[in-house]
Amino acid sequence: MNKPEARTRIQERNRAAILDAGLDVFSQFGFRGATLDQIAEAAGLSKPNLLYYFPSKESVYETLLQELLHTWLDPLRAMRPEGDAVGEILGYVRRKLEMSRDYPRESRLFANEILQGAPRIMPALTGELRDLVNDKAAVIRGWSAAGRIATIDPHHLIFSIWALTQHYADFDVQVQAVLGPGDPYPAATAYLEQLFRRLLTG
Amino acid sequence: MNKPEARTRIQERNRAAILDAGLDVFSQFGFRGATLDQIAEAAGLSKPNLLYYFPSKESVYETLLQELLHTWLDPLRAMRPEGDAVGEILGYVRRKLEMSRDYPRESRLFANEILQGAPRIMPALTGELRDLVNDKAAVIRGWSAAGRIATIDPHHLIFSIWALTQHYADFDVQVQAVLGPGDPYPAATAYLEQLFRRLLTG
DNA sequence: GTCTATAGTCTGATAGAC
DNA sequence: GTCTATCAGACTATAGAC
Repeated sequence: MNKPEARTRIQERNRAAILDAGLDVFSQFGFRGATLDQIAEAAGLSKPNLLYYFPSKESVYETLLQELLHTWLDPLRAMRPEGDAVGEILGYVRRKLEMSRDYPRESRLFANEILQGAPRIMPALTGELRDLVNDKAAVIRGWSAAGRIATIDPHHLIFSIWALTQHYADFDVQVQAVLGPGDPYPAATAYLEQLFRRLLTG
Repeated sequence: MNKPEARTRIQERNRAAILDAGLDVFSQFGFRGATLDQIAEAAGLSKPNLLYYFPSKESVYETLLQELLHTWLDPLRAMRPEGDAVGEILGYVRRKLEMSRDYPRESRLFANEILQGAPRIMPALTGELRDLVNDKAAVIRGWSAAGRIATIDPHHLIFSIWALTQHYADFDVQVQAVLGPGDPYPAATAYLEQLFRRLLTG
């Protein structure tokens, strides 16, 4: 009855509070810069109590990274070869931008992990991520060859989608400093649609 | 004779070694995640000796940030209103991408500072940076109004240039994991020129 | 399950010999 | 100028009372 799959409601709530607090702190300071004190306080628990739910700082971080990977690539996976080429790519851009808007902490957690050299996520980058990207790059190359979109480098197209959409989560502070308060996403959505439409139909 | 302007050659060399090592470590781990031990070892000095040259960890970091700001905005400043509109913007993209290629650590230092909420650089963001961006945005808006480039949101155009060029420095590990070893910059240069040319002449 | 207390280590910074 | 030695505080993690 003590298996992870059979937790009480209080346990579920505390576990979720720890992960939510960990996401706050790790996404801002990275693994090394974050402290258990910060996370415990944000979760409303004592530090020993936090360590009752997770055996170590590392385990909190790795749980977050694993949950992140689970959903991070979904928008790209959803790109269908048999769909309308421009529409599929624009749809991917839109979904990715929505993820930046709705899950900015996850985007920053990922950015921090990469900036630190991806010590814990590297296997997924050279494995799952690379395979998926190469698969979708082949799809895009096929669309180009069939004349359904302009001829472009499919890998750099994917990089540019990542860069442009994640920028609004990762550099949010800078965007707000320049634009002032207010939601930048409506204008960003319109701008990115315009950008990719012209690129793909050029 | 002990003013900062009158240092011996050894002092200059050690100071430079500390700043270089600090750039290595801070750009990877951020301010909180970096330690003086790491920096001292990378600089080939003892920790007390490092603190002979800089009074604190903070002072090393702030010196780096200040030197960074000094050159970070140069490529944007160099955009001339009287030049060829498309050529000026493409030139900015090219210079910014060259900075990512030649100074990736500086790009990552900046990214880390922003991810952590820009605690030390915020005044520059809402001051110098914001003013310069608004100034250049007006130039771009003028180019659009004169029909020399397509009509686009000038602020998001600038954001997209930052995002696309800095991505190759900040997410370098991911780019290499996907593409494999080899210099990604030739293809990136060609891709970005194609992208912005189509966007601006669409 | 949650707490106080604390062990053991790391970290930024200082003292003082040479 | 550079070193060894070391301090005070912060850090991860554990022990043990309740």
